[in-house]
Amino acid sequence: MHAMMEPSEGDLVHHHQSPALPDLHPFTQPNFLVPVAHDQQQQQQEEAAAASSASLPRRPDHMMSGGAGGIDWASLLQLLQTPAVELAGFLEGSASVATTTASSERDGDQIIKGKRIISKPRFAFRTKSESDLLDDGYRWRKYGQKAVKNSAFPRSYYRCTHHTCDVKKQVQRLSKDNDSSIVLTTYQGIHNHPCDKLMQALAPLIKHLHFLTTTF
DNA sequence: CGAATTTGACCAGCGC
DNA sequence: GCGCTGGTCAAATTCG
Repeated sequence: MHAMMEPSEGDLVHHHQSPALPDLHPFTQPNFLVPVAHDQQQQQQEEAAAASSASLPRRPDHMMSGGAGGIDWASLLQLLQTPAVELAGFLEGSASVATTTASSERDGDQIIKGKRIISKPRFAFRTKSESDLLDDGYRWRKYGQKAVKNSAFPRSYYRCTHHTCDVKKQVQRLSKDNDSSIVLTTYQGIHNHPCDKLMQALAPLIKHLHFLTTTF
């Protein structure tokens, strides 16, 4: 458990980072996340996904701009099939003015329930942002704050407010030695419910899609 | 007044 | 065993 929480800068930037995503250029590039698996099966899936990075939910600019390009149905369908954990990153990118560097951490929490060891997927990413709290579409309740060794800024602990969801996240601003404009966010677990804001935003599109599929 | 946040206390794991 | 550190709890406080 403790081994996980000293996220060295090197680890954060080079694992699974897309070559298309430059490191922390402010306010320019779309964001995406790389979910991290912790058992072997998941790990294989992760590596397979990494091999075909096109499966990650990049944000199609023409979808967000609402311009004359119309709707890219293929992208929309792909988006709708994306797991919630990736959608969170997708929405985070669209909802906040910030630049994110995705990363992964291998050693997630191991929770022992009975005799079975359950690993919670965990992934971290860094965001260049004025605000500590990014709007990722989910609702969070703060349950703790802690001063961290070797850091001028405290670490905040949040839990998803959804009653059936046990996802947590930690938010910490990097100390001045590095770059205090960078926020390190660590997600732990996967949401077992749809993202409120995303579903709200997609509702008209889904309606339209349903109309098209039922009438043609 | 209920929900959310703050903050000190408490606990567990780790290294010495 | 003891101290340090990170993570969580829960009472008090603040906010909408």
